Amino acid sequence: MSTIGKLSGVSQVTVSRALSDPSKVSPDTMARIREAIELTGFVPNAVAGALASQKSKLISAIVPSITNIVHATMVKGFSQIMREKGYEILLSEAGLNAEDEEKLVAAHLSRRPDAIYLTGIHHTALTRKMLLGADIPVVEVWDLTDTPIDHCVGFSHAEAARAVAQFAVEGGYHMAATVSAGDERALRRRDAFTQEFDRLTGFVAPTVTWETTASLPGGREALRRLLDELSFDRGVIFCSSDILAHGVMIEAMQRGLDIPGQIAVIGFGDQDFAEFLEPALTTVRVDRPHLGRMAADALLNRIAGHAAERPMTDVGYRIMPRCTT
Amino acid sequence: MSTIGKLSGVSQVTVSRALSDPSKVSPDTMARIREAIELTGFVPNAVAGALASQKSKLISAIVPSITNIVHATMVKGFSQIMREKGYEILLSEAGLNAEDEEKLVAAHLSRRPDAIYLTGIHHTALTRKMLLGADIPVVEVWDLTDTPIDHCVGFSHAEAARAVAQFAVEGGYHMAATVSAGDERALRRRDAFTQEFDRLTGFVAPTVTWETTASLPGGREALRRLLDELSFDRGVIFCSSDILAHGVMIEAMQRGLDIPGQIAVIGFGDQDFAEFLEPALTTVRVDRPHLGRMAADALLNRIAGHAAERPMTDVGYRIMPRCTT
DNA sequence: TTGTAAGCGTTATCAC
DNA sequence: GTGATAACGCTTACAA
Repeated sequence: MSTIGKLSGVSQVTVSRALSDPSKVSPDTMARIREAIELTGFVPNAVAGALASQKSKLISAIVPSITNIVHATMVKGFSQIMREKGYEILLSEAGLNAEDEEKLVAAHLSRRPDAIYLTGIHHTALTRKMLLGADIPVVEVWDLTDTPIDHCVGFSHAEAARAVAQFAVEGGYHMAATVSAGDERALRRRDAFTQEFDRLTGFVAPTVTWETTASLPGGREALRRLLDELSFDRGVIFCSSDILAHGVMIEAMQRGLDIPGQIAVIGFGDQDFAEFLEPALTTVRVDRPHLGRMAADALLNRIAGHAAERPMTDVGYRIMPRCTT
Repeated sequence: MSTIGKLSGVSQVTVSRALSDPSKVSPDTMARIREAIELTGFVPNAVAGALASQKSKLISAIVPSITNIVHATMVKGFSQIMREKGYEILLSEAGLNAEDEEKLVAAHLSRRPDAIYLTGIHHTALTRKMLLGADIPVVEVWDLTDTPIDHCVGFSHAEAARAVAQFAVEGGYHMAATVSAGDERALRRRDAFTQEFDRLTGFVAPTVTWETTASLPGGREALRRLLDELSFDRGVIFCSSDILAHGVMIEAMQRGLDIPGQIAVIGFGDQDFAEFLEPALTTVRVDRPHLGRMAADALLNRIAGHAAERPMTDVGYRIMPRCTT
């Protein structure tokens, strides 16, 4: 900035002003400053700016996995809003382990983000302590709790799963099974579905649960086990994700089973492809881009100094009845 | 740090040393410093550190879309290596527009990243100029050129597509079609395939090309057009992505067409699901996590001061013959 | 409209 | 092994 100042015959501060608020500088000097910037290819140093102003215009975001479409879609909606407001996103993957998340939170906090986006509502005690100490807005997404660190945006996984059970029973199914990934939220949905289905029908749904992440072959293998080992032979299968449901469908079709005649399938997530499978997949929609945007709004509000009115935003869910049930 | 120093009876500088290199400090003071840190919940300010040391331990990454699994997977491999080495990733989406990318590059550069990861080899003149001016290592991924800004890691899209054409012809197909997304690299593959197929058989493959991003319904609609409007009725269809290929398969099956008997399908990308579709999808594999890791290695090498030996790393591709051909 | 001066919280360079 | 002191490149009063 000093160099630019010299070249345009003003002081360093004037250059700073010109860049942060052109209206504070005469059109004349502004022009000369622009020229000098053009000439030298000067790029302002945001690191120094952040240190001086105590505002980094940086948002920290921590997700379980960036290749998981569920989280990628939320972050996408989130970043779009944030970018419009001049914020950049520091993004890291924490996996499903709260201790790993803790390390990342510490690393991110050292860069003094203006706010932080966390996935889920389960964090270590130290994570909470650091966050509280950092005194910045925090949003927890994809789940709900009465006691968020600051604010949470999500929906009730248990309630959604119970609604699915009711939907299934109303659809005339007396038998059910579940196929689930091993993460805590998927398990919560699985258990809520099983309980509710049991309550309504007296039938206890068998389950195949994977430790690993959801995948197409996982879904195929799950149906094999359900059929061959757990003597499940007809009814509805509630899967913890659309991709698992898709695997179940492929395996069923390959075995010549009729969907939904013999095997009915319900997914979770309403990914892009769900509606266009053959038959179209019945699933549960959560508007993830919208959820991400709500998370951004919540943070922006808090950054602007407004206290959170409510500690949570429930974005709800919606069962999408299609052709697999 | 001054506070920690006071609490542990040393100066601020000693605290700095203790944190950056414990061996430079007596075990005794180290212990007291640790204690004080624990007590106060002190989190070092990396912004100030970056300003003083001129090293941010930040890597800038710019991708077309974070929800695009192709790029997400590469970035995942890339970040894994980078994180191990203590770097954090500043990630932004640029879409497919070089001007938007230019703005992002400027914004990222102002945060003084230690290196930058770019997608593709086409950038604006100003982007190149800024990058050169920033004097940091740059890696361009997912494509190859003899004149990278600094280093590129990718494969030849044209060569891969020609190999697919040869594979198809060797497989006995005399007729072909293409289904393609509208991005520059997909078009390059489409055209290379068409040319090579023409050269080998004299048959000019009709095409359905989408402006929009690849999707399942896009693939279904494409097959409809090929069949109903472009009087394509048998042969092999080369798709610019596995998801498009999947759409083609679903539409074909729904119409009762035999795969690969009447309609053969070749995808691109070898996504997780490709192998487990029914029938399993023939496609082209590019080892994306590996590509990302190579990109990280290249950058790390350059950061360590080594000049790039070669301007590019070709990670190659591999045709995966499965059951749709 | 512009300039001066202080300070942001570190690291780097010497000295002891 | 430890400490003073000077950067690092900005922003924010305050003054002119």
